[in-house]
Amino acid sequence: MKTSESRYCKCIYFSANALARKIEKLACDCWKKVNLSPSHAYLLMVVIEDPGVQPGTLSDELQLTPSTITRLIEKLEEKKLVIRTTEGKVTNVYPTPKAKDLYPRLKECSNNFVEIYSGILGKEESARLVQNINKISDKLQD
Amino acid sequence: MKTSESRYCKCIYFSANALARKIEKLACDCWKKVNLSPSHAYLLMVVIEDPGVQPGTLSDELQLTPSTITRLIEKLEEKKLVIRTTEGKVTNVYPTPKAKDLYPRLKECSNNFVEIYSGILGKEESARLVQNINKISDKLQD
DNA sequence: TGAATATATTTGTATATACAAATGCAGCGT
DNA sequence: ACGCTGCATTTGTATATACAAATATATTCA
Repeated sequence: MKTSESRYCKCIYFSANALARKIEKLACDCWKKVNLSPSHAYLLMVVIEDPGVQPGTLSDELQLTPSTITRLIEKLEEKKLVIRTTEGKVTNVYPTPKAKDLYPRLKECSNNFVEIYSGILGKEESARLVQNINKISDKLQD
Repeated sequence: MKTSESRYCKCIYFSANALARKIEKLACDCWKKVNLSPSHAYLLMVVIEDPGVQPGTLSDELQLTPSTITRLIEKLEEKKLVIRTTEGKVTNVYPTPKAKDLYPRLKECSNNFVEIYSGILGKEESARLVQNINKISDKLQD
């Protein structure tokens, strides 16, 4: 059944979740090449671009709670892709050389993902939708 | 930080997830009155409206995997809101009297939720967004 | 008829995420 | 200097969801 055929298709709860799940699936396929989930991959890209970035900033930037950020970092640490140094109350997260080497491939996955979905949805249409989604998201700021 | 200020705000993966999480939160607050999560509540409403509905249909209608549907039903069964009968390979799910009594309040929560978000987003704007989201969702049909 | 295949559902297990409480440190006011 | 308050992070725990395998039934066709 198509999303738009469900009896709840007019409810944003239903629609937003259905879309997120489908996008998640698509994204997972794209990032399988580097053996990372999309959220790990995005976090890692920020860490590579801003070495020493703090969990709080990551939480802000990725719109995930601090505890989720901790969990994501833990896993990347296990994979030897980042290291954490804690001094006083602040923690800094740095990419390892292994992560830096991976960067081009991460970018490739990310570009690939954009190509795939804008291929399916149309470049303009998807850009417009994303803008609208963000506008709404901003209004729902807690 | 606003969603639209994140470095990834142009990526639909990021945007769709951020929106879904915010909407989820809003919805949870609305359904707290009946002590159900939104997905349990929506499933229950379908069961009340279509007594005897099968898990496969629920999966279709709610765009959730069969295993997720099983898990949702289990919880509603624990709460004595539905009962399951299995004959051969098909299972039928029925609402209990307790669930039927609850129906008006479920509807109330659901209306309340719509009011809240269309109050925040504007009635027309939110309706349009939902339509667009569904259109995209349909195109991403597996 | 009986084996192969297909369908509906459940179960085992894994993942992402969040909330609330705990921890550990920093800075402030007296 | 000391205790209070607040901030950044982590930890314990819970929830929603999914995938893959298992189960149990149904259908088909040789």
